[in-house]
Amino acid sequence: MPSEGRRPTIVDVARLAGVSAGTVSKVLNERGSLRESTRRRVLETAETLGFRPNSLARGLLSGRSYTVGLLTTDHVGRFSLPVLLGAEDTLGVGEISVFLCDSRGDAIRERQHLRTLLARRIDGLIVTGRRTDPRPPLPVDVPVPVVYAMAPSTNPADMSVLPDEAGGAELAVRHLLATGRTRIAHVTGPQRHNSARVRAERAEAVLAEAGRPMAAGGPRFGEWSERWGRQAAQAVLREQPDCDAIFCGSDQIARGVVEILRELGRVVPTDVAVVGFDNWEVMATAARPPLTTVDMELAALGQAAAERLRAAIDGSPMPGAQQLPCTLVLRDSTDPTLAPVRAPRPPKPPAKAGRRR
Amino acid sequence: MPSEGRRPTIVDVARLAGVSAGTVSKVLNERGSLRESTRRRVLETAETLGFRPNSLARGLLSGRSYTVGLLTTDHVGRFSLPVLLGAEDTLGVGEISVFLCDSRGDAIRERQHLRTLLARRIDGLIVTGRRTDPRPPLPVDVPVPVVYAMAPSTNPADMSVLPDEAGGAELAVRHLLATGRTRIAHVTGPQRHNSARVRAERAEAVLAEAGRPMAAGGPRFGEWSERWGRQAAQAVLREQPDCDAIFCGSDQIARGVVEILRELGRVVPTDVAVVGFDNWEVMATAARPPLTTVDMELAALGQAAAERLRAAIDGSPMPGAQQLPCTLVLRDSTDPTLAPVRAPRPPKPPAKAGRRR
DNA sequence: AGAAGTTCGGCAAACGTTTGCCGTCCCGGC
DNA sequence: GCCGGGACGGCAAACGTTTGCCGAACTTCT
Repeated sequence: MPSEGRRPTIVDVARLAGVSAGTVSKVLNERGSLRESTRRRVLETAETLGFRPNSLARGLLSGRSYTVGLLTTDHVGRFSLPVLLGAEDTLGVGEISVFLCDSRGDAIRERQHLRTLLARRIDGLIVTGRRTDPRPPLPVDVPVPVVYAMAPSTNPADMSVLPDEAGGAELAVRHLLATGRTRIAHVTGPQRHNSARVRAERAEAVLAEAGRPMAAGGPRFGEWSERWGRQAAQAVLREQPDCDAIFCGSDQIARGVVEILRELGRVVPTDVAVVGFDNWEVMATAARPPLTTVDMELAALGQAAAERLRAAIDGSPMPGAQQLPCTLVLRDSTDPTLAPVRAPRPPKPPAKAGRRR
Repeated sequence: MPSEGRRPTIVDVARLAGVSAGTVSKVLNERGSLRESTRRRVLETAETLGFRPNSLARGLLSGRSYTVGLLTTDHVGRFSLPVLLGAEDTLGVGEISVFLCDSRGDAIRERQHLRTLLARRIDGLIVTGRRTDPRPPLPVDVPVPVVYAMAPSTNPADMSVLPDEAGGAELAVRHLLATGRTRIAHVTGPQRHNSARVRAERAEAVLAEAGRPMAAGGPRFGEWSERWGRQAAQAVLREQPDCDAIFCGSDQIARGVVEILRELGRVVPTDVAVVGFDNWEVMATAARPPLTTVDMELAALGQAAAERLRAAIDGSPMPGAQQLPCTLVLRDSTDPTLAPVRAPRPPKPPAKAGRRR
């Protein structure tokens, strides 16, 4: 409900305070030298009028809008959301507002969004996707700094920020080795996904370095689903019954895996340790037992992207890609001291996994 | 990489095309009457220069910025996100850009965001939360239309859009009754949550109307977790072993419930049918069996909010609260024809796969 | 009392558009 | 040949700020 017909302008404040518009501006921006009494009078007047300087006018003059675009090319989801929020959070404290644009993977829509963002004179742009596969740079020549978060640009000169997934995989495998596991299998997502490949490669490399070939004949690629986790767990145990650890490419897969292990009477982690990936809280903590898992620190990723963008806007760009470390979150699925002290249940696998489609 | 030092302005276009700035503006906005040759020349010039009219200047003059704020008071999460995206989607097609502001439940931050949004001369505001508990209206007098989505304002005169959760519960219970269930229990979240109360009340009411008291002695309030689902399922079956359906307040709870049912050898849905709430795809489809569940149609909610906001901006506000219908998504957990044909244990049938589209 | 310096605050241009008004030119009709 | 009218397009104000410059008034010193 608009208090009156029109929002007060700086001129309204000036008139009421008996000064000129320029003076009001100086008071509000703490420029020039003003008498203390004038300053107070103007401030009070502005307050009573509820005056808010018009950012549009300000931006028009300064050439900066103090806004940035957050363009998600794929679809805002579980992975891109924390990145967005981290960025929003970091930028917000600097008085920078954020335009949210979801192109839903549609190139037309992406261009359209880009056009309007540029018309709005954004100071910078963060581009994010839900996967870490490199993406082609934006099709138009963007006259403001751009940071690619999560999904790096294929152009190495562009600024990109992404999680060090390989490092995450290494953390996981080293943890398993350190806790005495020797026959470690790996179940993960589709091989066409960069994430699946990168993590699997590093996992194998670390194992090789430790003189332990990957169990069950190498990585098993499939999908990022619980169903695949269940299916693969059975296959792994069939192929290598003495397998004592399974590193999973996602928490969903890990959940399927522990479910099957449980049904087969293998105690996690005593018999088999399991590590997930993503630290998707709701999944990882609801699993039985809760999952040790790799956290990609996506909020930190968003913050880093925002900070780099701000640096670039302020004139000191740091071109190139930057990888941020993952962390390992320890939970019961790898910690024998936390394991439920429980005998492998009496022979009653309640149900053999019905194969569902 | 800025092509040159400065972005082209309408004056640059005018000079190059040999006309005045006003003329260029008329061409671009299809005002006045211009010779066809002039029109083409101007358009070409604008194109080659890559001219984009400055929205800030335009907004300054017109008094409208063609932007709205999306203020999430609580924290952007699973529930508010689809609402945000639905709104963004709907507004985007109307050339309206969206400022994303997450106040993380901090009132200070909320006020701060509000101040900057108003300074940016947003045309309207959508306020959302992650729960459906009514919230106090915004603390400041906002001079633009406001729509509360998901979490309605306690002021009934404000515009609010929210899901008809009671209707959703009714859908679920009627479905169970229609498929022949008679001893229906209800397991849900904390009683202090509006959602839990509303759904439980309607569920009981519908059952009462059908002459079937709620099984297991009435609704069981707990938390929105799988753990609570597991715990409650055991309690329900202990109290009422012949219970033949459990309506759950969330998909997470439902997952815990089906997990326990499975372990206890009860076949879902043959012995016990289960209905969830939220249609959280990844949860509902990964459960064994996949869950029939209530969908709150959150994206539609966001769209509705956006449409109401737009109507209000255009001068025809529709005050008051509006409830949007939920839908029921059918999956195996209630549909006997889709159930794996498998008896509790004594006889062992062919493990035939239930088929889903 | 006058000079010099300081403090305070007004003036006006500038940012990039849009738009109403007006002038000019051309065409056709008488 | 003159007049009326329509087509075309320029001019300038306006939107709400910010800021450099300048003038007025006051203070202080000699």
